[in-house]
Amino acid sequence: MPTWAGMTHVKVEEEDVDEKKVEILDSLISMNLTQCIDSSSMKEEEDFNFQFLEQSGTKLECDNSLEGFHFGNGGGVGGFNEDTREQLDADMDAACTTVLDLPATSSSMCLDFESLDSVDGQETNGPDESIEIGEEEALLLAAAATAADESSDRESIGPVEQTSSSQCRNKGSKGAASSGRRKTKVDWTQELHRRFVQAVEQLGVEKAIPSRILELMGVQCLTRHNIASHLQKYRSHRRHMIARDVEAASWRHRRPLTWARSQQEGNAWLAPIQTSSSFPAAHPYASAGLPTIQPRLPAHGHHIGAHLVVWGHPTVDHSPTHMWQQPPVNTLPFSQEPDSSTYWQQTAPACIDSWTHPSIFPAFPYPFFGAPYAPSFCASQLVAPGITSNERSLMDESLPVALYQTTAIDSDISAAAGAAACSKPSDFLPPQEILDAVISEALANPCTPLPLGLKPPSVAAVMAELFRQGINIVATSTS
DNA sequence: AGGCAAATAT
DNA sequence: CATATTTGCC
Repeated sequence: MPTWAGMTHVKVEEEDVDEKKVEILDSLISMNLTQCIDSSSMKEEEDFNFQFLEQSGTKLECDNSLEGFHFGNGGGVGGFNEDTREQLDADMDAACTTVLDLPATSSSMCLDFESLDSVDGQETNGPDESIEIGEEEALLLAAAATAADESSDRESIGPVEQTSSSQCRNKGSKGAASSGRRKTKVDWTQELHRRFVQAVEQLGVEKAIPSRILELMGVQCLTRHNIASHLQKYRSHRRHMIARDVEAASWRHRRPLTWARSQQEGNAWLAPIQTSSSFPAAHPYASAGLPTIQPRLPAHGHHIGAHLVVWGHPTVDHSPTHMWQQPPVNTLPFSQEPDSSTYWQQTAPACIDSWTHPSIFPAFPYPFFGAPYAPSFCASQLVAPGITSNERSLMDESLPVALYQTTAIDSDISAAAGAAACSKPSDFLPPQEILDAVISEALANPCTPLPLGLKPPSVAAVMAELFRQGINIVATSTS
């Protein structure tokens, strides 16, 4: 049995640092790495320095001395079993609270895959790799250690104390000194999320259920609940995005002239991505926030908007941006690197924030951009630099239309209407899946108010139109 | 179990 | 205050 007595030796001078230690230790436990860690060699590292690279590129230094810390000496073949680990967690919690007076975080039980990313570039994923986890996680350790060595060598130009105290903040659960024993939040790192998405896609978005996902992910530190929760959010987000896609596509369809022009003239701000493969992979996000129907369909045939890449499409998204975030458009003249502080930068305000340049667009004149899911195409258009006045008038002319569709996006009526409103119905018929998604999305948020006093068309009118086009709305009355 | 929504933490 | 994650309920 591993002993946690060593924990009592952890100094508490810098809480942040110590919290990080606890976190690291916890990670190690959760990694079932008993066979990978030589406890004796570990002990020799009296002043082990963990440094983690944060997404921002800043580094987390944990001036560390994990004295007398033992990793399970033969805790069993292949690591701890579930029970043992829980016991360990409990012990650890106890140690933290009673001795160290640290929050009883059995914190971040998840691997910090982010640090792993730097080493394990090409990563082999698959359903059958549950065995590899051990190695992979061993790599994490190595990565942590290596990063520590390297960056302490090359980056410690400035005073070290500076960094260690000021930057060593984690999502520290400070005051919450383990009262209710509420589970510590899972940190859905890029890598974790990537695996999640991969698993989901493997199963098929519709069929993906937590237990299976968990299985495929092969990450032991997660529970079904964790997955379920994340899945819930994933689905919700996906619906939003699909709704946006439909929305934008329908709008695009209304103003083909504008689109055509802008594309001809190479205006990245307006450049649409066509539904099929017509858009060069060179700028997969060149829609400048203009969402699109997935140009290349995944093998599983899910018609997901390309922006769902944001959600970490495993085969595409290698960007450092956070997973929920709209990736930066490299073709944009003024695009800013979005700060990776939050997952959800998808909605309009943030979209504007990260896609436009403050000096050019000091105050955006249209308040409706605060509306949920207000499509960024409006922003792109209205503020697009280098756009001709001719074009602008065209756009202005189209604004009311866009406006309506924009603000009403949350209602099933408007979403469906958006799809139905295409001038040439035969040109744009979203796949049933998308329609379904849009509808269910809308049903989920039926009462979003419409800014600017705009009203949606009557249900009857929309239904009539849909019916005329042969689109059957399956009545999924939830009441 | 799975899905959803309320509760809660950050 | 908004978002992310956990918890609890059906």
